[in-house]
Amino acid sequence: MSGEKAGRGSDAALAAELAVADTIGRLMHFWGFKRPMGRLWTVLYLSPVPLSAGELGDRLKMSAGGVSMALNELEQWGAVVRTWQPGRRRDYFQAESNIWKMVRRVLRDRELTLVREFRATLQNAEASLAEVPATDPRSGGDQDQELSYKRERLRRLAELAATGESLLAALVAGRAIDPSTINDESGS
Amino acid sequence: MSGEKAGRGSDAALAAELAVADTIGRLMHFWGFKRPMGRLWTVLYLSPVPLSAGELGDRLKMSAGGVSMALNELEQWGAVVRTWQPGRRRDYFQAESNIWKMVRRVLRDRELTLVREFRATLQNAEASLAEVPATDPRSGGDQDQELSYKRERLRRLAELAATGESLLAALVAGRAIDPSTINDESGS
DNA sequence: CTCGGAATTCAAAGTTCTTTGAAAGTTTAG
DNA sequence: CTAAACTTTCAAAGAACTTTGAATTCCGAG
Repeated sequence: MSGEKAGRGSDAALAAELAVADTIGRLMHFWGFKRPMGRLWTVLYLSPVPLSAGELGDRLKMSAGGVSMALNELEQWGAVVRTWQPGRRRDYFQAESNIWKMVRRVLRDRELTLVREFRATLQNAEASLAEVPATDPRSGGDQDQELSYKRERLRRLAELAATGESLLAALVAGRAIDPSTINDESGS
Repeated sequence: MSGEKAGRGSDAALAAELAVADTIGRLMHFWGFKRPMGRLWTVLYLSPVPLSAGELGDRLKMSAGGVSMALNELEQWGAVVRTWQPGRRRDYFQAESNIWKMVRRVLRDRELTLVREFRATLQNAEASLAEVPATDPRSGGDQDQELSYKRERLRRLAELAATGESLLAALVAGRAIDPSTINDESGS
């Protein structure tokens, strides 16, 4: 039952490790990454020595292809480092262990981008609404009222997005953030 | 092309509105909700008057069933309010417009729960590892070293999770948070 | 070079998540 | 009560996403 290739540790310990890997996998997945990335990172994080793709695939019951793809993506995010022992033929991997550093990177390279794209969409929309002529024939001015309402709402969304971007930027820069500066609400 | 049931606004304005709805739909989806929820909420948020399920389905090209399910979920999160005008038979919906309030609610009811579950998993794992006997026959003490390494790492994850929970709780309570209090890293 | 182990790629299979639409359930005006 | 007007439910179809594994490429030792 033990004595397998890289099958160290007691069964209970092994199972516990996998449970943690799965939980972190779910967490990562929830955060927009692929589940296997979280599982791989966890096994590496818990291992005192670098592991090869083969060992990782064995422990996590993943195909070689899956391991390769996930490790590459982890590497791109700086969550894993590829090393290799001269002489040995295969690559070895280690987990980046500064988690906050990784989080910041994701906030910077992914979330911040998302918010910026959102702001761009809002600006387009504001521009479109600004171009709408004004007062239609004798429809009662309802149109105008509706339009200005929408403009106001878009402005508000834009404000909020701008605030969100600053908050994110602050986090990325390691500065403190104060949610009480969020100026929301208006008059539903 | 205009003059349809509830088809107000210029084409360009209409298109802009849908674009915003789609973008917010994507954002919401990225944040773990269903895309249609974001789309519906947006249309409601931009509408000066409450809308019925039918009108929403028309504007967003969604089936009645889809509209109903998504609206119910939005209602459960407090993102939308159901009203109804006496006399009129159908339900009308309005968007909650205090966005930060909604965000806080999600942080409280969903993310905080996730973090707590994560902490529980970690505690289980720590317990499992604690029960592992110690020093196997003459395997050189490598086992022990590996075990204590894993224990240390789990402890670190647990610390981080605890920090995360406090930060989330602070946000929920509207207090400021300072990421520099995150004590991460160790010695890869 | 050449060989062989290892990594990568990617189409296809598999799985999960979404959306639909028809049937069943509710509600209220009459 | 009844019927019309909605809403909800849910099985099934469809779409999106994941995972596999075989073929290919890469790389280093000899």
